[in-house]
Amino acid sequence: MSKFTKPETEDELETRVLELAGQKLSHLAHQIHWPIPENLKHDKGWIGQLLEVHLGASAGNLSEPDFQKIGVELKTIPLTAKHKAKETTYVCTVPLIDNIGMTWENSCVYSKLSRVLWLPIEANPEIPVGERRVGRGFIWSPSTTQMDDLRNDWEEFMELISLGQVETITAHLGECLQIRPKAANASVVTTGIGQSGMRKQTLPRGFYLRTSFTNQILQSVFDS
DNA sequence: TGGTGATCATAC
DNA sequence: GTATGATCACCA
Repeated sequence: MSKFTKPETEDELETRVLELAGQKLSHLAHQIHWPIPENLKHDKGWIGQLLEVHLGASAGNLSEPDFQKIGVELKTIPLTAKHKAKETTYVCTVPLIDNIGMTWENSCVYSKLSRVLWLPIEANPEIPVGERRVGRGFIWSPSTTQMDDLRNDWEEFMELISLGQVETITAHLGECLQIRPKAANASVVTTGIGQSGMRKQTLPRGFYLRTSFTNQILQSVFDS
């Protein structure tokens, strides 16, 4: 099996992930002749895309799992100096219309999170991007409790959205999930449901996982 | 200083 | 605009 090709099994994927553990991003970038940005201000997806190439994830912007054949989604987790999740994790865009009859089991949040390869990466801003190291990744599925928590948040959000309350939702809502803007800038609009029940142009939003939730996942794997 | 709201690059 | 990949930047 050559590097950069699609893994055929979860075991093969895990083997490759372990080989990446401890490696510097500069090493991985040089192998595929990628320049290393000074900072990620203008290259926010750089690390994620670098790891996608190295693990043989499907390229492009297809709305399918990164590893289609084995149904696994790749998510990098930026870590602080204390090895805690530094940022929330984007899951998917929030459906603002045509969500009558939509259920948790057929939602995009459920399908994206059903099987995830978490890959922790050093993200302390004091460390130059190229010097940052890859952590030990692992494949995960939500526990029964985590699945219940996610579903509760999702159902609460979807009710508000279908009732035309999208614009009252802030990132403070939700125990493990939250809704925040997801757009190029604040002038981008998409169609949603207004307070009167009619269609209304509004800011596109996305579902994100709170850092407390991803930290809980990390702890269950690495701690005590 | 951490979380929320805003933003960046790129393909189509 | 939507989808992929996320981190930035500011304010409480």
